Amino acid sequence: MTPQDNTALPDPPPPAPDEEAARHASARSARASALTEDYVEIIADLLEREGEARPTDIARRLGVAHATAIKTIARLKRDGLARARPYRGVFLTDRGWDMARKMKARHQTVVAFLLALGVPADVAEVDAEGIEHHVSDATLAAFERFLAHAAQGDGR
Amino acid sequence: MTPQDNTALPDPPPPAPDEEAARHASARSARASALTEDYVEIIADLLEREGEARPTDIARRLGVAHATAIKTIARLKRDGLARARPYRGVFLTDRGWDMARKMKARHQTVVAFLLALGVPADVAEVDAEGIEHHVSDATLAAFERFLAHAAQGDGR
DNA sequence: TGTTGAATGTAGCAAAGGCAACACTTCACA
DNA sequence: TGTGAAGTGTTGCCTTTGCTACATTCAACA
Ligand SMILES: [Mn+2]
Ligand SMILES: [Mn+2]
Ligand SMILES: [Mn+2]
Ligand SMILES: [Mn+2]
Repeated sequence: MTPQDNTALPDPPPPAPDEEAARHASARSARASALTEDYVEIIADLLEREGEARPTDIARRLGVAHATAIKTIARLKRDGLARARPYRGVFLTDRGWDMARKMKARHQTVVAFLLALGVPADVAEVDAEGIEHHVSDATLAAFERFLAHAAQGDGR
Repeated sequence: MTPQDNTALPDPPPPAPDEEAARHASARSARASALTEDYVEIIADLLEREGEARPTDIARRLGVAHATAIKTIARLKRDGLARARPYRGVFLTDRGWDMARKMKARHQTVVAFLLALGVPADVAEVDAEGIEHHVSDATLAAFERFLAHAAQGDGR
């Protein structure tokens, strides 16, 4: 009902309609990839740590029902990111491993970055789990720059 | 196929299963709210700038078909965030305005923060559109702290 | 005052991502 | 060597978020 506070801010310029639509389209697309990226990241971690990635373990780590995980794994196969045969566990293709490496690096960088900013560890982990999927290469580079800077300047 | 680079990193501890599932559940829930938040933010902006928020304008700014926007608006109504009567435009409830104010502030802070980090403006806008929905209060506060710091220390 | 183009609304379709319930395989071990 | 529990897969259902195609309403203006 009541419009807003409006405490004399410069008020950013009106959005250029095309660009705003493109921005939202990018965000939608990143949102759509987020689930896939989390699955691949978790499968890689299970394979490295346990030697195998079973649907139930994947589901447990994501907090979803195993039927849901199995359906998503089918999509990973369809999209050429994973291979799996009945009752034989899940494996990643080369493309899957590429994505997994990328996401692991991103995840670690985003968490380290938030920690360096003074965000509490548990909050940093939660936020990073979502933020990691929306961080472009340029922004990731900026995070790394900041971390390098902080590491070097910390004995100042 | 090939596991990974593994250039002698400390390797973070194995995830505590319950906490990881909870983290992913939080991220899923934030993802689900993201669309709603963008709609409300855009409706508020249209109401403030133009005095009215028409389905077609909302759809254009999001880059979706008008039918899609109308269906989502119905959900906003169902959820007590908006009011609308046929052919009469869309309005926000008090709860809708609360959310809109929150998201506008978040959006501005995230963009300003990325810019301060040295991220190019166009990239900052795109990334912020997704990141804003995954930034907790604690992280937002850290961003603001950083901005205050940067502003003050910049004449050094 | 009629016409007509833009805006709005509706219907039907599809894919993604959830769930619970049920059926089938495996495999450890009694 | 059976067998039963754990893991796996299947089915049917739901909601969300998109789309296109079509129907209706509104309003400007000829
Ligand atoms: Mn994630
Ligand atoms: Mn992650
Ligand atoms: Mn957004
Ligand atoms: Mn926004």
